[in-house]
Amino acid sequence: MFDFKRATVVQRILKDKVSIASFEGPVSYVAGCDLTFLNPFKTPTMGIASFVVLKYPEIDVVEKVWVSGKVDIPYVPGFLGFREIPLLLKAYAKLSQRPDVTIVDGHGITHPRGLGVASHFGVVLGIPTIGCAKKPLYGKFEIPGMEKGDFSFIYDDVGEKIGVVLRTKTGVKPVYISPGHLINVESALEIVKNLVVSYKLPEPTRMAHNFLQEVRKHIRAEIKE
DNA sequence: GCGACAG
DNA sequence: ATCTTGTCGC
Repeated sequence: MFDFKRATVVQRILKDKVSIASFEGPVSYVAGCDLTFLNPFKTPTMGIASFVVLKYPEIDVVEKVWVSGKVDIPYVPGFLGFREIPLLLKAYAKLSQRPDVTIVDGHGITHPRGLGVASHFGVVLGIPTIGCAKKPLYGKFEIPGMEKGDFSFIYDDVGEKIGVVLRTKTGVKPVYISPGHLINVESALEIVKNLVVSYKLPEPTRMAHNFLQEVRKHIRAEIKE
């Protein structure tokens, strides 16, 4: 079984490698990634990962890839990276067009030890990443206004600004954005805002998710007959 | 000791 | 995160 005690040590080491700085250079391609499981409650189980690369800021699809494989680490809050990163790396390796920034489904530094899946993934590859989660995990914040565009910042226990709660759609639950690696809160917020169209989730994340539903449907059809 | 806890 | 239809509200 997986040793979460040692995993904590690994997280503390990797956390020191996370770089938070304003994003420099042009952003021409942005990617979104996601994972789905045949049975998320069983371990091991089969997982499927996807990456969708979009032209920025046009939001035109450039490339979509997916891979499947065995996932043998269970989901435990605070250790999502160890469960999802192996497949994410496998999928990322199939990309022809490397993104300038990658949005990961989960938290970045808004994590108990400052190393959510987005930061973990970013450090492993040494690439810029942004965490975009659907539920809070760590940090203090005020509930933002109900209109699309309303937001409030997330702070850690020493008052450091580590993320932002953004209402991406009027009257709908907000998303939690934070730097993963090689970016800061302001740049992360700016990029995500430009990728939100008319749904709760930014397009890269949404498309990576929808693409997986399609793939999983086809895979299960093959397994039967 | 108790509650909270991304996907 | 998965399995699933209808239904209520803007």
